[in-house]
Amino acid sequence: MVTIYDIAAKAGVSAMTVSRVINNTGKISEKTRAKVKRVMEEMNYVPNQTARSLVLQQTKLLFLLITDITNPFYTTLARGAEDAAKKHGYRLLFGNSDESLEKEADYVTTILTTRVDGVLLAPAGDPSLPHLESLRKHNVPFVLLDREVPGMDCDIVLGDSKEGAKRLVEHLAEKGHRQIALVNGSSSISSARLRLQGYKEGLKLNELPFREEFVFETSFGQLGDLSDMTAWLERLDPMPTAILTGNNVLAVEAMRLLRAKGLRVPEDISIVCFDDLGPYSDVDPFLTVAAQQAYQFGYMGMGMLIDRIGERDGSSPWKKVVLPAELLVRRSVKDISSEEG
Amino acid sequence: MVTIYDIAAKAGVSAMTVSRVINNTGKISEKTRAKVKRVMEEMNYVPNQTARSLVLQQTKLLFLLITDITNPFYTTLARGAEDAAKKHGYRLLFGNSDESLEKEADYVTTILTTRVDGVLLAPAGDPSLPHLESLRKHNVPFVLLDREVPGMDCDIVLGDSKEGAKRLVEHLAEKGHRQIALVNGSSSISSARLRLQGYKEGLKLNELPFREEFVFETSFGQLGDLSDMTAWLERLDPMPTAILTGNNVLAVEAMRLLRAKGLRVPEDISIVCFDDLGPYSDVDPFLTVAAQQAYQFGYMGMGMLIDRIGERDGSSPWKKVVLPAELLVRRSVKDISSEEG
DNA sequence: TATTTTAAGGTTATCGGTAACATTATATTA
DNA sequence: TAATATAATGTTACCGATAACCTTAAAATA
Repeated sequence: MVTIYDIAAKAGVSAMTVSRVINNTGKISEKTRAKVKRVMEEMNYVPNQTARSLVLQQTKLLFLLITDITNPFYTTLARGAEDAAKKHGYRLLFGNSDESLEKEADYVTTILTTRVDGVLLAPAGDPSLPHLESLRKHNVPFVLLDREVPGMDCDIVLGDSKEGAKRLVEHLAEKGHRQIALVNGSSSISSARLRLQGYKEGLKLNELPFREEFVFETSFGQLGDLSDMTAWLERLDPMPTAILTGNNVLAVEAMRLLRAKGLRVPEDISIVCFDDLGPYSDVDPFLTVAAQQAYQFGYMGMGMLIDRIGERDGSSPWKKVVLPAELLVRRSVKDISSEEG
Repeated sequence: MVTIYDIAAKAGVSAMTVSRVINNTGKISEKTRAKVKRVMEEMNYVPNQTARSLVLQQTKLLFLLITDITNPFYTTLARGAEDAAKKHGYRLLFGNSDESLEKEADYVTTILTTRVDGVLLAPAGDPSLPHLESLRKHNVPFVLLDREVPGMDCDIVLGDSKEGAKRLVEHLAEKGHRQIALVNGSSSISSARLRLQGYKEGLKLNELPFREEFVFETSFGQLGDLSDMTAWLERLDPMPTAILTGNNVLAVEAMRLLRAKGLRVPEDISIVCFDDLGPYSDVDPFLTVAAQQAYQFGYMGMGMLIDRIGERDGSSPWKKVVLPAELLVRRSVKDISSEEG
């Protein structure tokens, strides 16, 4: 592969002169500059960022780590992050942790070794703490997305999970539902905990009892095997008339399960969830959801990250942004208020 | 930042010994190994992959460049690529070119300077040729996805676009549709050209005339502004009874447009498209599609890439895989065969 | 016992750049 | 004219790791 030394030799100058031409630093005569540039073109020279990073200890690369690349919430978020990064002249790399701590750890290693200038990430959960501490220890600026990690003070963009879940429950209650189940993500994830809390508050507000067995906890990611959830649902007595799921992926999984059991939505059972389905809700607006401003998560988070990177030394106080969720009423809830008492 | 020299000094050995412990090479006494490991733990040592890459001339990083990160076809593909990469001990970085040549060029630069070991990419279109030539020139192995680029011989994974489009048209014809419009991606993209061809063949097979004005060409990506497409649709006389779109995104855009015009699907107009909507089709199976094996695109493509990287020198012939598309009949097509002749 | 192996570890050069500090001419100023 | 500034370029050291070669002491063999 062509190096500055090859260029230097062919152009009859020193490597340092080539470096100066590349970086537009120092004083170079127009003649020399032209010659060096010509030789670089001729030889198809591409700077070796690896070598450069090693000596400069920085890149102009930013990293976005999300937990589910097939989830429209995160891909829309990614678009926002990308747009903001581009606006500030940064390049963006993506990683997908798949809600897995191990994969997250791998990416943290990649992040540290790739020497990116900053990281925007949705942590897998509370146990991500050591990963964040590692970033902090190595002076890699980062901004958290969607999930708080107890024990870590940092910049963060959150959705209003509690309020959103509460509103969904209230909506169901208004439609006459009194047996409302919750399918939620892992309680090691702050947003899942808040959604559970919002669910409880929503019940209380409508004088509905909270029942432990009506809550099913699983992963926010793709499930594959639905047998646990099926078993849970079959255990319930009475059957819920409505299910609230902690995110869009779980709504999809729940629908799949219900279909497999021959239950129709919303005729036999209603369903609502957190997070919209992205542009695909437009195809057939079916699912009633608490939609989050996914694009804004990415756009604002990236802005905060770049601000933080720009800071010379004095660290301004940590910023925390909470974005509200919007209730979008569609067709997945049946009004049963007239059916009984 | 802690380096092997810091570790070496504290452990009272040479840097080389530390390196040997890290990489499990050479002969090291158990005692020394234990001591070095302990010091590494104590000092929170993280190997500097940048330095390592520089000397080893390889990064163990692969790159996946897709054209639309919000498109479930590509995100599902990404999952497949990720799984295959992981299986072979590679790390994967993602980029999103957004169907834009400029962004693609940026990523090619990033790819070259980051010295990744190989690239899996869906090119933005025929004009991507120089980008591919650049990769080829710098000996970066790559595998193309979904789209051929005339003038470039290389490994590639394709869908059977022509056959898929033909089948969709035939399906519409079977349901009595005789006025079938096509909303397609740019003709500078090979898959769009093949889908147009399949559309024509489907028409011919059913003795339907091909009419230039029934084809609307736009971008495969998110449109935002629908005015051009609206104007096109309003010009048509007679109105089509069905629309075939070249991909899922365009189907969503078309649905959005139709809804804005107060047209119901499928009551007033039918719609079918290439590519499924990912897991979200399960929520409410609505759109009839020619589904591609998105996961396989990524998984097989990545396998081919890693094989190619593994090749010492002798280059085996270029491989071309064509994956069939499957017709999934759902509810977005109305049967109008009884309505007239 | 003398010689050869081997285990365990150290030294040096290098990957491709760039910062910091020379080194030249030539131009400017005293 | 001598002294000083400046433009243009070169030299050297280093970023953090590893390959290739070298050294030493203990173990195995002749």
